[in-house]
Amino acid sequence: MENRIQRIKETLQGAQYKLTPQREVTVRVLLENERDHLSAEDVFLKVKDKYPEIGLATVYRTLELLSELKVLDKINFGDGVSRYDLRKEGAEHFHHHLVCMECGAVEEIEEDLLGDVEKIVENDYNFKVLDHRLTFHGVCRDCQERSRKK
Amino acid sequence: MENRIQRIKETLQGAQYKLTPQREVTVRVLLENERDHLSAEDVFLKVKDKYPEIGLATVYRTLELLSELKVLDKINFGDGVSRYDLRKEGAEHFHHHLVCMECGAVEEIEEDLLGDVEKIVENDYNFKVLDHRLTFHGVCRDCQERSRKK
DNA sequence: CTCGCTGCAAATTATTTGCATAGAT
DNA sequence: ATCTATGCAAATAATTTGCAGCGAG
Repeated sequence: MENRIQRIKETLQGAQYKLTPQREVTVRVLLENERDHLSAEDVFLKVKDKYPEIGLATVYRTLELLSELKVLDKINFGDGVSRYDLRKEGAEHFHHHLVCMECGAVEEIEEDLLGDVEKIVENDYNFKVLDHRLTFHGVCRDCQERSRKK
Repeated sequence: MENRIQRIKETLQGAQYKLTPQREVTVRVLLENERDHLSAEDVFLKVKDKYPEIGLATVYRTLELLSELKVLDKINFGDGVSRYDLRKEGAEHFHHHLVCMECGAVEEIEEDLLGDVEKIVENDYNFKVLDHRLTFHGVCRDCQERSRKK
């Protein structure tokens, strides 16, 4: 945990930004909720517990900044809000998501499944791939079992 | 063109909805701009040329309705707006996109490249895949050539 | 002292909703 | 007549911005 914060601090400083207390608390909340895909509002509420004076705009500005620095990915599952997802250390690519259409749960896939597909895109379409976003919509294990029981 | 409208009319009627003049004009605009990924506002402005009395809310409602009926897919490229994309006739899945990070161009890939990947997700993650969204971010052919010339 | 960073409030943007009316069957 | 669909305006929701003050170097 501390070393990841340290790494993020260095990323900020490398781009002439400071790790202010507000930014640090925000980063801690993101690290502590790494598996959830928090919206700006979600982050704000959690940050507020630890640092009540913070303003929503600061959280937005921090999330925006961290996205630019590729510490976070800003994602959008189609409900009206942006969500923020920490990149894994050293992850070249964005990870994939499985969104359950029944219960709304979001699972992550770390494994990079797109190696072959990217080659096809690069060769057949002459498109230089720098990143990708892949989301599957369907029914998660739990909901499949639940409907089997009925 | 006319036959696609006819097909969409049947889809609407199959779900107890009518193809009103407003809806028809909206569908025509979508068909005429099939390659472009229009926002609701974009659609509204184009529809207004042909049917000036229409209200923005009607366009939103029509787009929403057509999305529910799977005639359209609502997509989000990360700028703040939703965009709408006609499904190809009989396409089981959403098509893929190549978004150029330099010029912003969006290219489509019809080919379904994810067959194998879906099998892995279904087997290894016990997730029943119903649809997917895949977007590659990178540099399109034109921008690659442009930077080569510099 | 300077300058980036913050909090607050106001502004902006996208989208949705309430409601009275028009239109089709 | 009934009931859906529409246009308009107002409401809501998410995000951004202007600005005065704070705080570290």
